Amino acid sequence: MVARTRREPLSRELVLSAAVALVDTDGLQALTMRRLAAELGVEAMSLYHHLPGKNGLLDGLVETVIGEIDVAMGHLPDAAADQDWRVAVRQRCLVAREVMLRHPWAPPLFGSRTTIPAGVYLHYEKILATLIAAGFSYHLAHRALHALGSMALGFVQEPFNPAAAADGADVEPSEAELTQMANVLPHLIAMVAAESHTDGAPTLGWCDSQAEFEFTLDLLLDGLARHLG
Amino acid sequence: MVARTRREPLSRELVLSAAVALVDTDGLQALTMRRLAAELGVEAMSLYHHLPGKNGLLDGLVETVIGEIDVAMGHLPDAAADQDWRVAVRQRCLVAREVMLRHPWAPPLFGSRTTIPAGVYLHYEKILATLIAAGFSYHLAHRALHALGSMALGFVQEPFNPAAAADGADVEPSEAELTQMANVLPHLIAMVAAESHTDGAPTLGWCDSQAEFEFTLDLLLDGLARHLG
DNA sequence: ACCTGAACACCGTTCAAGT
DNA sequence: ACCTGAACACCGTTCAAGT
Repeated sequence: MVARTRREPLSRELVLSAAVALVDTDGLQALTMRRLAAELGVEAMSLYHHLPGKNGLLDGLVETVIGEIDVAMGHLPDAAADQDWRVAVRQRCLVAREVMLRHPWAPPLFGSRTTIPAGVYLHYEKILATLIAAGFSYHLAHRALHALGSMALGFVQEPFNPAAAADGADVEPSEAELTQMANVLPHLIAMVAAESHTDGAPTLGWCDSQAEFEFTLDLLLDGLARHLG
Repeated sequence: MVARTRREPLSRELVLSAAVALVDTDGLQALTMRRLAAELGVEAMSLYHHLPGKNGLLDGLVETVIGEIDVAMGHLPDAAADQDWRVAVRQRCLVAREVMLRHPWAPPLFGSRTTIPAGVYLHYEKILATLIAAGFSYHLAHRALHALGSMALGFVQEPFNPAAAADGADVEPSEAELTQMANVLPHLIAMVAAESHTDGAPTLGWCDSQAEFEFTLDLLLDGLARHLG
């Protein structure tokens, strides 16, 4: 809206925060390379020096919103390590919800993207770490992550869209990326390892998403039955 | 893909089923008025005689997919009225999931639409009818609908997007539509009436969605705690 | 290194015109 | 009633050119 002062040069962060502001006020369909550039007092083509096209811009939007969750968590009193797991997980889900209420366009956008930004994995890693520390087995923790999925991000990851095969982009992380991920996502990597060579044949990727779905469904039905009677 | 025989004229149903087929095979971004018309052996402008533009086409897609749930339910052994509510609700959610797995593009599309097609209300009406018949209060049934939300449709209705104010389109159903809805959605109407004039001030529309969110979250955390202990 | 203007191949949609 | 062609105002993205 306000013309930029054109003092400092553009940067990825500057473009992304302008994009978030634009979408917050005018909706996703208003996000146009030309419109965003105009908002920044620049020509549309300039954006390509900081972002790899419209798709990269959308990926950046998702990344930015996910990042806000951890920013908001950091502002909280303090995540004492001796906290009850329920309190910790509950708090993180409520914070995530607050962020999504600020950006109601985000959950549907997440669902339509084919790549999953690193921030999503980090978010789940933190929940998982809490559960494991509280004595959850990897198996139960895995089911817990699926069950909490829509509460933790405001959208349902399943049906996990392994599309984009036509784009030539590999959905699978590379070997190098995997070893690098092990450092920052230790629990997630350990859980995948623990859950991978068990009995049943997984259907999509390494999870048996039908079983996860039914587990969550029964969790809810059990809870409702208890409230009923 | 196959050129139509151009015997029978186009119709809304014909256009919609071609659109679903197109999106199933080539993805949502391949759905173009021009492309869809070509698929039907016709010019793009012809589609406007059967659908009110691209937005109407997307609404029709949502409507069609939701409709598949009831079609699939009809093919089931038989929904005997003396069934356990858990079995009945579980069955409907599993059928809905099957439909969404056939159309993985649908849940993100639902989330991005601003209008809610009638089929969605009908779907919830049927779940609600089952719960009320099983002795649920309107209050508990209301919470159950929110809790089952993402299981029943594969996406999260919340944060309920009351946008489209800029479009001039009214999100609220008209008075005439409301009285007509009472005939086909009796339980839903009764529930709204029962829940509307209770204590707390509702935040979005008539539900206190923060309370609903926390109820669902606690249902899941309670269930997980039980599995842990 | 960063930004630009013109151009290309697309969109959704209008409108007057055909049958 | 149903379909069409040309046109309009947009898209994202390329490319060679500027500084």
